[in-house]
Amino acid sequence: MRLFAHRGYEATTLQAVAEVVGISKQAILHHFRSKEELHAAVLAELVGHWQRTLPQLLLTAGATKVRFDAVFSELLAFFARDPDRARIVLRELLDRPEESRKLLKDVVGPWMEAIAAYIRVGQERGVHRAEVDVEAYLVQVLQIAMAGTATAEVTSVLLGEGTAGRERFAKELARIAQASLFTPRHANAEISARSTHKEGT
Amino acid sequence: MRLFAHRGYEATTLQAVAEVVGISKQAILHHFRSKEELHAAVLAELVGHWQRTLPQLLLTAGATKVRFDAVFSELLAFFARDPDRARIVLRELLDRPEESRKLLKDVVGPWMEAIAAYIRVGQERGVHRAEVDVEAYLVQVLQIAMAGTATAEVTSVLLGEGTAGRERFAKELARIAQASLFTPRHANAEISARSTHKEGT
DNA sequence: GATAAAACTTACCACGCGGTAAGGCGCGCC
DNA sequence: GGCGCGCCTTACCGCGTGGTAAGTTTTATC
Repeated sequence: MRLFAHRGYEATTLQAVAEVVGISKQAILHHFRSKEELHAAVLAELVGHWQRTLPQLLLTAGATKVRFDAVFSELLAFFARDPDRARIVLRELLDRPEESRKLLKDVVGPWMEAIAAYIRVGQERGVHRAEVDVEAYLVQVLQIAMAGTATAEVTSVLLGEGTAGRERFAKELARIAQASLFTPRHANAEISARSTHKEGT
Repeated sequence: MRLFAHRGYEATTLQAVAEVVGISKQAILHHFRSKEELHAAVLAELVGHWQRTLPQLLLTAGATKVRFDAVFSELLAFFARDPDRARIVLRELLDRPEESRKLLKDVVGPWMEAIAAYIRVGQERGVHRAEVDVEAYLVQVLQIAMAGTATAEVTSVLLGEGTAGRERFAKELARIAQASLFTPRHANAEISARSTHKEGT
């Protein structure tokens, strides 16, 4: 996974994988009938992990805003914990559009609809802005969490190296996601509630 | 460029390029000393086009909000006009982090600082939210415009095929970018000003 | 402790890749 | 009108790739 994520499928040779793992190339071909199958297994493992993690992530108890915070930061942490996840998914989207479409439709689609429904309730209650195109919003947030993490190593040249840059990235992304979702009153309440932690506006 | 963008550097063979172009593989190697040099030329062409386009894009006259709209939609259009631009840049970020850092620092950095300064003026005037981390904000917006365009073919499975999906994507991105940048009053003014075009809230 | 299956190695192969060498061809120029 | 020089082709090459075949070691099982 590390190699596929960093160099891409084509640029990753079985030989290189073997060396990293510490066995021979043919040992790999013993466990996986082909390079393609190995790649599929890596992807399946990733999707599996996701599907095991996501439910409990979404079911974390708490009030509306707290839950938003929890889910959102957990989503970001999921990618940040291992940026290769973001990289490999992004590569997959670029390299195999057709297969990705199916995967997106089948595994992301349902979850997105669930969260979308949740947001729509908030819209009716006036907590979330009425103008939000819920699905589009979710796609964007998901996408920037992913792409942002995948390219963090590079964009750090603009935002600062190490944790400092990542912190800025994460914080601003959270701010954007909130500011564009919650109605001004709620958003302000949220922001002032947060800033008391450090700055105390 | 089309091939590099779609399949990536490694997966693109000189033979394939030759067939598309309609000449022999060696004819390519006559004009470019190596595959690597061809790739560099493609990238240089892209960067050149960008640097030729960007200035006049940013100098489009108009008031604050109108200018934001113009610049923003033009940025999106730049990628949407040819999604391969977004794809190839994204691939470059993934495939060659080191080289990308330099490029980002040298060609994107200055422009970003210029726009950032502009936004900061808006912050002092109260038009733009004070909490915005300007550089981080710009990176996010740029990133999602790029990643969104690059993966539009795939995410269309969630947002709808063809122009409909792209329209939703573009509209929501614009909304997010505005809602999270402008102070609520200004944002609302902006939104209601726009909606008169079609809906008349 | 025999046996069988799983895990792995050694040896090998065809193929397609990027790249080199050398020659032909046509066009402009004095 | 020949001469040089880009432009492109044909022929060829070494190399590393993913993959196969067959043999060897390790492990589990009773």
